[in-house]
Amino acid sequence: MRISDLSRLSGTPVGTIKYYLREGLLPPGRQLGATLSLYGDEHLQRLRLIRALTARGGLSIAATRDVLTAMDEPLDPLATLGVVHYALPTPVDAAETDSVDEQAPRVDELVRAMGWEISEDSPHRRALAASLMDLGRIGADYSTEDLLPYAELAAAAAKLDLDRIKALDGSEDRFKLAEHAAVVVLLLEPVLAVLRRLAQENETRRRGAWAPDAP
Amino acid sequence: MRISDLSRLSGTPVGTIKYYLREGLLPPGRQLGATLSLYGDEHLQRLRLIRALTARGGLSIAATRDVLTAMDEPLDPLATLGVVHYALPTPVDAAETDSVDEQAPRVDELVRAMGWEISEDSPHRRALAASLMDLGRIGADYSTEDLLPYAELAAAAAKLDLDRIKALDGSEDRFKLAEHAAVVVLLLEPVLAVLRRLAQENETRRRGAWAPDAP
DNA sequence: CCCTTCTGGATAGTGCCACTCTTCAACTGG
DNA sequence: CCAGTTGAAGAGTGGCACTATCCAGAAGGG
Repeated sequence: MRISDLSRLSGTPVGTIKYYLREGLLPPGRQLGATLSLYGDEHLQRLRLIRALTARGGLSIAATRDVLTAMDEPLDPLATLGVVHYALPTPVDAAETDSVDEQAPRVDELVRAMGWEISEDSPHRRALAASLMDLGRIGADYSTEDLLPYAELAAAAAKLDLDRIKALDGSEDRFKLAEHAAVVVLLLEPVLAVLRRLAQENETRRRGAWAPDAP
Repeated sequence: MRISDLSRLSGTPVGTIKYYLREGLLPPGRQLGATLSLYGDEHLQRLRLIRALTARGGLSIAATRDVLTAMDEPLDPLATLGVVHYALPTPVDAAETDSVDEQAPRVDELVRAMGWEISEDSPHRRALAASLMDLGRIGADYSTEDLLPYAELAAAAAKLDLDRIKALDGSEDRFKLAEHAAVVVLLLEPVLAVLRRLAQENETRRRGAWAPDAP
């Protein structure tokens, strides 16, 4: 199919597709002449993934490119998961590095209490430290004991995630698998967030207070 | 304290504080003259909350204002939770309203299966429908049975959330409580996301594959 | 008293990002 | 033959979150 078909089928403007091509998010089509390139289903698929990652997942174009590049490495899906993790943006302001580092012992303590094996320089350590610092600053401290039950839930979720990836293993081609691994990390996140909000609404109703209508 | 002290103690540039004042995120100080206003600890506290919500929670200035306004309503903390929920941005492109609505039955099914009481026009319904639509489009369908275990985890998390809010009830003043309610919804979200990623890293290592170093 | 510094208020400008538009020559399909 | 499409490249746009500048009126130290 040509670029106009790609545009029609995906609902993405032609200009935007050209932009993604220029930015290297979308691989070029099979060029048949100076003014004709043909694209396949994989381009359509990739385009939909890009839209989902940016619009729903909230990733920047640069982060999306990193993730897609990681996905295209011919690794097994679990390794792809790792690469995707490291490609994720975890914005920690350089100015507050010091105060973030002060929280490192608390992260260590939690990781140890959970018996987790986490790389010493995992970006998630710093991300967690940054969030804990924020909470402390506004006077909403969470102790390790407070966090442990949440960590248990996270561990259960991670087991579900990996079981899902494993269940798909072998049944499909490598790229679809890598894609699923990335999807499980990135696109399931907003799903879990909204499930938690729904559960909060339900739980609040059940406990007898809620403001049903927004102003 | 004066604006310069506020700036020094919070690490926020004076210009930015003025901007927040203009935008109504921060209430004005006690004005003692044409060129002198004094601010209190509550301003410092509020300022830190604004920074946490925007920098870590990823809220826009407008969304932050909505949340802060909701917090300032003299409601009980659970009701505040509701107002905060409705003030949250759940960006669903107007162009794709139709295809999102197609997912509504699946959301209904999940809500029913969980036995949740959710308002018919809760914004979270649409948010979940949008995410499910995205997943379907890229060929990563999640059935209700796939989602149920995640919903159970979300329910458990919500119970922890509300227990926390309840535990603080009565012990502090109303504004601090409302603040905690909002914090529990918004600032714990990135914490849970990163806990899940840590758990994924651990689980992946445990199962024998990981790419330890990013390129 | 003078002179630097700070204040609130207002307006304009900046940098970044994700597109979006324009232009162009080459080519396609009818 | 010719309206329409294409790739390539560069410029332009709009939104957002600041950031800078300017101003007149204090404030405070020397």
